[in-house]
Amino acid sequence: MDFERLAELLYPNITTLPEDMEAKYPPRDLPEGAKVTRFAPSPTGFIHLGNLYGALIDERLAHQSGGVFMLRIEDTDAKREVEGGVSLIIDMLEKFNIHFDEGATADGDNGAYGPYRQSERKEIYQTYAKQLVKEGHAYPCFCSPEELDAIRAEQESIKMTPGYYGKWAKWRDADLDAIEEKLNAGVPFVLRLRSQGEDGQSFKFDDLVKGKIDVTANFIDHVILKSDGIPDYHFAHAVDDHLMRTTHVVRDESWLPSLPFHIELFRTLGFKMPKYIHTAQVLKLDDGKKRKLSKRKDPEFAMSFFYASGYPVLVTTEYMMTLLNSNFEEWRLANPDLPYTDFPFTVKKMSPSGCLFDFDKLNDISKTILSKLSADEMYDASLEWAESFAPDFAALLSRNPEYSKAILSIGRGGKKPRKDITVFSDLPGYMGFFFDELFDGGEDYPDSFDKADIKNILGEFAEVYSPQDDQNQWFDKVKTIAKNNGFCPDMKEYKANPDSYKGSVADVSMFLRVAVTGRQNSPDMYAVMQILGYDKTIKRLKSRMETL
RNA sequence: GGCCCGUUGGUCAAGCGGCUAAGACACCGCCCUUUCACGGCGGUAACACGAGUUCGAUUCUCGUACGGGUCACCA
Repeated sequence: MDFERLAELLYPNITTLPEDMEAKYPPRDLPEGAKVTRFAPSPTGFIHLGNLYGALIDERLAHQSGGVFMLRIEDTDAKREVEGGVSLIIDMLEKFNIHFDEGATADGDNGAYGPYRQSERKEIYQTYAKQLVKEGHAYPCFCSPEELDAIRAEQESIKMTPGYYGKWAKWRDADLDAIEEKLNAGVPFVLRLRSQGEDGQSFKFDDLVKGKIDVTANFIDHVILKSDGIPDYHFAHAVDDHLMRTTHVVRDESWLPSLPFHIELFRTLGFKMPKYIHTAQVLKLDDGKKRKLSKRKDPEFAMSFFYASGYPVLVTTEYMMTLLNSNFEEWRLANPDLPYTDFPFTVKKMSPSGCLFDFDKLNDISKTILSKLSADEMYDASLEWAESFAPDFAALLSRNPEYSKAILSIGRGGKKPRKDITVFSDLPGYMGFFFDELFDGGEDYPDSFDKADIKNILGEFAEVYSPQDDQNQWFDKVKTIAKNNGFCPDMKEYKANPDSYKGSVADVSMFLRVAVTGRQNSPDMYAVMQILGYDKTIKRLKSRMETL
């Protein structure tokens, strides 16, 4: 077989050589130990938690080592392309503090190793493809999809490994005349790698997370260029990560089964292999079964969804860090106020086994992060969220910023701040009663109390309430009213003799709380009344009395 | 089904041949407390199973079981 001739027949327009590419994309001049990583999504515009998980590893590895973090767009499949997808991806990752040093931008490229959209790299791929043909390592295949289906069906019926190999690989050893005939007839073809592997061969491969893994040699003549001349993932991966001088390939462990083919590609192309980090997956429980997160089935794991739900941006990152490095939580406890980027992230601490996503844990992290914000920070962050996702509430918040900040400052600051807000979307429910527009009168009193008692207590309090009182004076009044109405003012005494009283000062407080806030649970009543103001407080007490 | 990966409490996990097998979240109880939240103290709860190596296995080896992934001109 005249492979030179075949190569010219197949790719007459390709005049570049691998050497040209090597010269154009030389090894990077980086300090020892600097890692070059890449995030390589298809341009669906959709970023979910699994993507953030991987991107965070890439980003940390690169930026912690003084390396380079790239964005490469894997748009070899037009079906996945979404209008504006690239900028959606970039914007969303920006929100989550993932910044690229190099790579695709919304409408172009930034860096010397581009283009960073695979659809623009056709000539590069074909340069290497042509070389493989010349060397006898690749050949055209003219089988139609129907033929391939038929082959697979037959293989399955006789329980053989499905795939294009051995005697099933009908074009592997076709002669030049037959190929030329198809070519002249204009029959489309794909380019396949002529695998040198044999069924049954196996060897060890070192993965940075999984450790020594067993690899079964590839022996299938996989497609490397599709009939449109564009590569599939595998070939593009080998060529791109070689030429872009990627040092560490971070990807989901579902790529493990195709690793043998990638190894063969790198060897055949004469490329040095990067290090591989096959990450365990984040799973969810679906109907009692674990499964990996799915873009299609699990919209609640879209980063845009976390954002819209009102999780502060840092929360998902912090949670991913706890999943990624088991010692992160310990570090966080010891360094509650350092940015997560100060944490020494290591691949060694990554777990090889998958984990279930835990909303309880996420929520706990979120509460803690929100509890540490100052009232001003909380106000700004809440307003920013509300402006996008709850405009009516945003209008209330911003109508009187000082009022809103006063509300948000209750129980904030100090050593033991309140932790009762999980997400910004809790806010309308949490503080809505401060706004007449959202105050609906509230819940009923428990039946166990006499309505006349409640009415008296509310009335007496309205008589004596003064905003000038300090907290102690205020509470003394409450206690006095309790006593006057047969409720025990002292909790210890009440607990000792509950039957001697109609109730306790706690119940009296509850009467006031329900009248003023509409609920049995609220932040500190004294503070609430101070902020709400004398007029509104009295008005609510009075209107409540009318219902009793 | 073939191949690959995984398996310590409900969840995330520490452990790296000898430990009363950490910690966090969740749950339960007590304390603090005018409610809630916070905080403090305490509690329930785990090495999938079977062989082997060893004086000794959670830890090493091999099976089994279970879970997950993957078998495209998709990534």
